Amino acid sequence: MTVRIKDIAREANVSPTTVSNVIHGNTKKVSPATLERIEAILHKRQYIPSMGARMLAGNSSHLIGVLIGSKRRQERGIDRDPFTSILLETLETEIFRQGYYMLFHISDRPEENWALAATWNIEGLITIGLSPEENEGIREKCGIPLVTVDVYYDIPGMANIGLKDEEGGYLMAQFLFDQGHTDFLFLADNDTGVDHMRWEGIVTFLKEQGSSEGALRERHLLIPSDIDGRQAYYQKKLPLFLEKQALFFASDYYAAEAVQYLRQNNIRIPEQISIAGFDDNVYASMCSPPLTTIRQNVPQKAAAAVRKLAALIRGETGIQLEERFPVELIIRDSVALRR
Amino acid sequence: MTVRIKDIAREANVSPTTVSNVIHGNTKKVSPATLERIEAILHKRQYIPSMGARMLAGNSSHLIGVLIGSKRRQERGIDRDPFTSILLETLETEIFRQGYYMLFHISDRPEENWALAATWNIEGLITIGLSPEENEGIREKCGIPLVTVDVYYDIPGMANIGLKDEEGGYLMAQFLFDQGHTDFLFLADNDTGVDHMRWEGIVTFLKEQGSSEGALRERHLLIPSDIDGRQAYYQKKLPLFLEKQALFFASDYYAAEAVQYLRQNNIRIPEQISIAGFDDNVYASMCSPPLTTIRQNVPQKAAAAVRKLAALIRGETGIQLEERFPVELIIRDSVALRR
DNA sequence: ATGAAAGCGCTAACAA
DNA sequence: TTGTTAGCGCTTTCAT
Repeated sequence: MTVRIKDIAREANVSPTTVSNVIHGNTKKVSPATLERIEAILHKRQYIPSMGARMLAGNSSHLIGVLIGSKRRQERGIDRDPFTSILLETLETEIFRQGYYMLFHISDRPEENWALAATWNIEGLITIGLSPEENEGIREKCGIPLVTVDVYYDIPGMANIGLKDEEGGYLMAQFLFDQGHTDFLFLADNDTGVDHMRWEGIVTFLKEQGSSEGALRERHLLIPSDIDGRQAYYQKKLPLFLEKQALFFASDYYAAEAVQYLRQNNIRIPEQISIAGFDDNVYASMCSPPLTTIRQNVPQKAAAAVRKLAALIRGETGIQLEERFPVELIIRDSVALRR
Repeated sequence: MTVRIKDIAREANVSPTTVSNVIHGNTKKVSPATLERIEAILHKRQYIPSMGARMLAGNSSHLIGVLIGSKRRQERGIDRDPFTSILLETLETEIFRQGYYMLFHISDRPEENWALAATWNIEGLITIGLSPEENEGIREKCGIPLVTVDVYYDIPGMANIGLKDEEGGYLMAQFLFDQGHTDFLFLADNDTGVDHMRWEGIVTFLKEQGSSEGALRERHLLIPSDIDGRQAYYQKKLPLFLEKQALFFASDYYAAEAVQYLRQNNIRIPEQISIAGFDDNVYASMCSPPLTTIRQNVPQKAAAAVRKLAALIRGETGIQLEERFPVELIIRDSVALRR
């Protein structure tokens, strides 16, 4: 078996309590001599705590749960999204740095999520890709700090890390306008959450330009969330695209996919149709031509989510619940100056 | 507080032991009447076990650790690889299905990894992106079942899930040959592990065609593992590339990146240079032109890794330690028939 | 078929 | 400054 506090105590001729105090840095209660002695033995014997016992006794698990919803992502065919990859890695790195461990679960079943939290005595939760309702349900059931990512909602008291999506929409609308694309279309597979806010940014800009409500609505295209549906949709809309000459997609993934489709149909990008994306992920840089897009810093969001959660767990007061990071316009080659 | 076994026992007028037996399906020791009664109460009260107590008492944590190394991936700039994303998601799904929970950690420090395993009483480990030595160290220290992914090594008794990399190399070599590209080059950023085996497959084919050792060596190009280095390298090698007319990259990522680079230099793909990749991930399909590549089924590998680990944990005998899944040649548009 | 009791390793309240 | 003690919730002999 591994070495326990009891073993260390015996070897140091002290009580388990003292050893425990040393381990937890309650150093004011321990004389320098014993402190040093115990630390030496701890190190020599390579003491490793048993989280099982810690959880039982102290009621603190040092576990942070990362919950991600899968349904919508799979539907959209973006389950290979590099977003998740980089997000998870940054989350774990930061969680560990903060002294916690990461329990990871994918599910669309709320019961599963809160059962997990209870089973493991989880101290805080980070959720990605869950709806506001699901988040609210989990928070009520679990009663532990919860930080969401990329959610917009009205529920008071819920912490969220996000992006200035609206500003992103605004920036790109402005840029497209400056390039002469006053007629650009916006394409997204839904009109809620971040995609809605990106659209709102566009609306703000266009209204400043004197656009009417009716004209606005015609610019907003809801594309199917399955790949075959999208192909068919693009086929149907091709004449419209060629007329408007500029498409602003709510994500790089959709933008890159569209570029692919259009090129296969011998449309020249950006000469015939300009394309813009959102995210600035690997799809944007790998695309031919590379995408003009709105950059978001995913690691920054992930690290912020963990830090906010840790602060919440520590019970710090005066924490700003909502945090939205800035975005940046990245100009590459997929948008042409309209002649 | 949440409901405990003791509470259920009291309500059912039985002892905690009996409740525990019911929970674990030790049903032969329980009369049908009490069984039913207890199950009803369990359900009604929404009993959720405390893993802390379980770990302490029963010494079984139901935890599977997923360890990934980060160093090499970051160096190569493939830390946004969709591979990790899809792999992690499939791993978690399968781990949960098998009745385990997933503890996730990223690290290049072996001590950290085995401390994690000991701290959490982890029952089995899946590692990705660690060297054979690191894996061996972890296995020795932890003494628990370990399944690696995509590792080649000589250490007996280590379980691994991989791919028929050699066959992949062979298949693509054969295809390129058939298309008239008898002079194709192979490009990878190392000559160990999977990349080495892919090269070995090429070697096997070329030897069948009567190629000499010397000629073989000249086909194998080691590219820098940082992006700037690669750019400079491609610049330097451009004349060679144009002469050979066909490049087979060890991964879709590098292939797609090269396509990008070459097109920016006004090289037509595949007319002037044919490009082949390996993996068939999103880079291959998003590339313009879409890549001819070797397909691997990542979810299949992930699920197999978990199942093998679960079998090892259960102590099943006669388990095949090494499992390598087949690959498939996917023909798209990035390889032209050589005139 | 059911129960009593010991103990897993640790923490924290309380004593000394 | 240090030690004693009583659990935390569960499993597991061993009785009954």
